[in-house]
Amino acid sequence: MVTQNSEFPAEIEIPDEISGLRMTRQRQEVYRTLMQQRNHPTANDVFMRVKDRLPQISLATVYNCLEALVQHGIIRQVNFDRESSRYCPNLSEHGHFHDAVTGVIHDVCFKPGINLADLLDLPPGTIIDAVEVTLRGKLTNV
Amino acid sequence: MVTQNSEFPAEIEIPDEISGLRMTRQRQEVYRTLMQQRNHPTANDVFMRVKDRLPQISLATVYNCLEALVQHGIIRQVNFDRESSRYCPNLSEHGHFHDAVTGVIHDVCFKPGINLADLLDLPPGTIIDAVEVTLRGKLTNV
DNA sequence: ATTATAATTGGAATAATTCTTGATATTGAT
DNA sequence: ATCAATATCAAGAATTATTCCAATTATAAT
Repeated sequence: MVTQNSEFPAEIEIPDEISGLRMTRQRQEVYRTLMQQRNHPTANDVFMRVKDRLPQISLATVYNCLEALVQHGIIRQVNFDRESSRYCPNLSEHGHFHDAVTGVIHDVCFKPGINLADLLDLPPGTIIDAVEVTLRGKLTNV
Repeated sequence: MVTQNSEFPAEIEIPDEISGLRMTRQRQEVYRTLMQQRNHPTANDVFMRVKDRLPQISLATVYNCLEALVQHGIIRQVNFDRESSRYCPNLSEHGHFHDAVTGVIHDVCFKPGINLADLLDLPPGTIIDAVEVTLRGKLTNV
């Protein structure tokens, strides 16, 4: 079943370079996929989808592209337990809620003015570079 | 280099059964190791250590034991990115701070009265079963 | 004691990811 | 434009943590 992704309007324009990373055709397509399909796809999900536009791309290249994008802070890598990594272009500080029933992953924002590090009993001298918040549960239909 | 672990006083007594799980010799030793060595060891770390007391134990058994203990809520499994799982007998609600310089993992508690779920913008009807907080950074010597 | 059930072992299998190597493409200097 | 240097890509092999499997051993229940 090949989805032609008609739910998204036009093409997303992607510049030749983002934060110092040369945006090759492959990287553009990988990035475009993440921007269009906001449901935290795995590397393999991205691979299958990008193949529609670049039939000759390899899974290794998708991994390379994703890594390059992550390294340059253009996308985020998200891990749940030991499952396959997932990728997400939402750079605002947020956590992830994993619905155990549907498997869907929802972005979750902090309420305004909340700074997680302030709420933790950290040893003195701790410098925090990255924070990860993961929730697991279910979504009842209110 | 075989450590005889003299930094811990006497033997820890472990009952025959914990929360309905039969504590076999192997499970006892795996659990004892976690109680004594509080630095979030991997399955392989546990394996190497338990071998001192049960030379015939297999890595598969260590995995089985760890899984059984996790399933019965006796220990917790902790994951950092896609690294090997780590295990920890601290059942109180806490997060983990990963010191990127030393590699050491520190347990981090919430300040009293803090409930993470209250600070997040959750969709209505969300039921949270588990929360995971991971921090990455470094510890400056104040 | 005998049978049924659960746990352990060692090795094979799996799956996600990384590595390697050679081919292609791109950039920068001439 | 040409050439060299560098970066990227592709395909498949390799790696690694973990799980599975089948045979054996231990424990519990009758």
